[in-house]
Amino acid sequence: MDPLTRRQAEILDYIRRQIADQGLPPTRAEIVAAFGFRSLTAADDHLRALARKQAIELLPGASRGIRVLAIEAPPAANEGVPLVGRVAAGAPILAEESIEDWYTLDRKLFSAAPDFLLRVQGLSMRDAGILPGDLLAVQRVATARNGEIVVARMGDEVTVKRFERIGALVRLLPANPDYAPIRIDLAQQELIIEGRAVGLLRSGPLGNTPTGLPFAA
Amino acid sequence: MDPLTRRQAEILDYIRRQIADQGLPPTRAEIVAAFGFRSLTAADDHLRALARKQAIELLPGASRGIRVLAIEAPPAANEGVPLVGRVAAGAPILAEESIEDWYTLDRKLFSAAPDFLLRVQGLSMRDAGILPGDLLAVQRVATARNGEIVVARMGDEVTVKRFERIGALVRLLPANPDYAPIRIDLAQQELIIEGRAVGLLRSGPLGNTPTGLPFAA
DNA sequence: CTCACTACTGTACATTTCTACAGTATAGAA
DNA sequence: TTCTATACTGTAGAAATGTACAGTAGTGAG
Repeated sequence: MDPLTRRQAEILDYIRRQIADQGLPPTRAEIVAAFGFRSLTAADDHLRALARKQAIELLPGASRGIRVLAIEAPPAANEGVPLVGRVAAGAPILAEESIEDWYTLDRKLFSAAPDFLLRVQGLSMRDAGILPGDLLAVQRVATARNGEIVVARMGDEVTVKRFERIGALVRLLPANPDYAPIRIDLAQQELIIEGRAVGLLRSGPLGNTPTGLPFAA
Repeated sequence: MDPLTRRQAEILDYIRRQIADQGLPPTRAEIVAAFGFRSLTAADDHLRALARKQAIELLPGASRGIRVLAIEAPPAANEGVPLVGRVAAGAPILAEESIEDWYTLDRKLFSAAPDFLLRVQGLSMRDAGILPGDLLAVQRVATARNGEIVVARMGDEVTVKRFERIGALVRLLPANPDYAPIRIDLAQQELIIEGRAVGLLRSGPLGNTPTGLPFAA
């Protein structure tokens, strides 16, 4: 989307507010009234500019035929946290296409405000009580401290492990004896810390062990 | 809201779909086209009926001036859920003095709406990924099905276990070999099911094993 | 300088849209 | 039975709305 001018952004914002408040996009006349213009064409010009810049779509002939296309990250006011499902290879972890849903979470729930939720895959953190299908609440941090459970990325793979660093040697420790620790020499390999775990959410009826919960008994 | 006729419900549904799909409420003419009417008044009559029954609001003079009022499942109606800490002996589980806090939870998070949160104590459900300090989201139900994880009460003690019933014999199974199953003969002992687990919340920085998380490694 | 874009005023007109009025037919309640 | 509500057809007019055309001014790029 081309950058909007200040005035165009104001118009777009007004359109958004109208849709949210009134349930209807505005007419040209309503825009004129709201901004104190004295000519319908002023409003129409702005709409055409916004349409040309792909911020809105104009439906020819239809009254109030304005469709807002530009979406900023969190759906308005909704202080939501995105749920990241499968992370696409090569894409940033918060790429729009990997966001499955948005959740509103009570801030009191977590010690630190999470930036996103990640759906856990695999059993490697089983003994830390982190099971497949769980939603891990993750706070974006660039560096981790020893002992923290982190979301790390090596190449295209995103993994959840306990972080341990001694000098330039990082070990990503699973919490399951069936899995082997991952060793990374920072001098040779790149390791991106996507964030650290600050909470966990598990949904659905517990207890039916559909994912094959491990019972030691 | 007065009950809608079948036809009125169809019209209302069409209006909803138009708003969702097109971003705009329909005009009378569009309703006429969608339903194959041959007169504008047919659409207008339906709108007036819907407005009279409080299903929609009509904005006089405004094109597409239809506002849908009837809301079925309140989309993100976050109701508060109490957190139950230590349950007082003899008191009902939701007694005011045992409620530590209230949390607003996104309804989408859980398959069934939880009625309260219970702070987990002890390691007896460790291998089901339920650890001390976790908040168990519980739906109040009087009866449980085999395999479900339930909150049960025997006398003054509240416990979280997997439920299994064969005839009059109930077994409350821990998920930890260090703990023994509890056997109850319903003919002799009373067992109160306080609810079933529908989700889990874990807060605080994970990984520092402050609660002595069990590592099999 | 010219050119393209922004940001407006002002006028005009065709279409879209709402709304009122006059009917027809059916069904259930009082 | 009468009354009221539903569910439509058909017509007409007024108001709301979109859209085209003709301008004025300012700004920044080339």
